[in-house]
Amino acid sequence: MKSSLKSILKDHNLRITDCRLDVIQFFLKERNALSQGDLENKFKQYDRVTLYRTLNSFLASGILHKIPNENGAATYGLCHHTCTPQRHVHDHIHFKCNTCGQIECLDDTVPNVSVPSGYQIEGVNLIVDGICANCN
Amino acid sequence: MKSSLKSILKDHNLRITDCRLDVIQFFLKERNALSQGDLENKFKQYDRVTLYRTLNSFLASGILHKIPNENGAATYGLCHHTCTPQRHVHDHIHFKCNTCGQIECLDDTVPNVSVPSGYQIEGVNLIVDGICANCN
DNA sequence: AGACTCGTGCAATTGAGTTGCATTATTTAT
DNA sequence: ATAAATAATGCAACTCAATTGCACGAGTCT
Repeated sequence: MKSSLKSILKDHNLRITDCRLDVIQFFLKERNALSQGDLENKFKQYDRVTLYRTLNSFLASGILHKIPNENGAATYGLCHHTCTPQRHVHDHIHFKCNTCGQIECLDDTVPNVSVPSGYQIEGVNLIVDGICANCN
Repeated sequence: MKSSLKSILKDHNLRITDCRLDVIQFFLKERNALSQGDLENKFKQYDRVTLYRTLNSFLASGILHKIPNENGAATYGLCHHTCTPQRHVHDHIHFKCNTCGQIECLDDTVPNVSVPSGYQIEGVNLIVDGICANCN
């Protein structure tokens, strides 16, 4: 269990530290997207800045992706597929519940998108809001 | 021209003030989404807080919509269709250019989205990033 | 015109995001 | 196993967007 966490870090050329192991494990355990504030509440033993930099290093190495939102703190979700610093593939749908506020990464993939000629697509983010299965 | 601006405000039960007229006109003139900072730069004569509350009142009355983004200041776009405080219909695509940073509201509509059973959709936001027609 | 309601400006606060630097821990090579 | 190299951590401090309270001024209704 712990060793699989470590291999995630090793595979992404990141040093193995307590903070990083705890954060990855927390993301694996939770189904929902998490904000830096969530991590601060969960892990009082780590400094805000350490968690901030942990999230950033996970973003850069493609372990996490950042989910666009309208207000409040940024939220992060585990990448379902293999992401590299060069290429992020986020073809799953983000669902934001208007009741409980949680943001989930659904397994459903985003449909094909067409943009006018002259526009070149590099990434697509689909955020659906409504009522989640728990609150319904 | 000016009277059509006023009717927009009247239709949404908002009082007619210089600041609101200027802001609406600016949004109508610009094709891109705008941030509060953009308005502050354009309209030095109005206080930051006034512009902040102007944006908020426009949001509440359905004149503008807020565009989810990953970082930086929130951006706002004119609602293409008739939006009310109760129901916002944002079925157009937002395109964020990774070169110039501008966010546009495209006319293209978002494709149908499917979510797992138990989930109820209230709104959909599709943000595509890449290179815009100007930068391509 | 007068009363009422709402918008505005100023001052101040919060909170997320970010950086520099000294210290500590992890890794690599000996 | 240990030392050198390199990276992570904690602390302090800072920036900036977002937000609130309050007094004042402008818009609206009869």
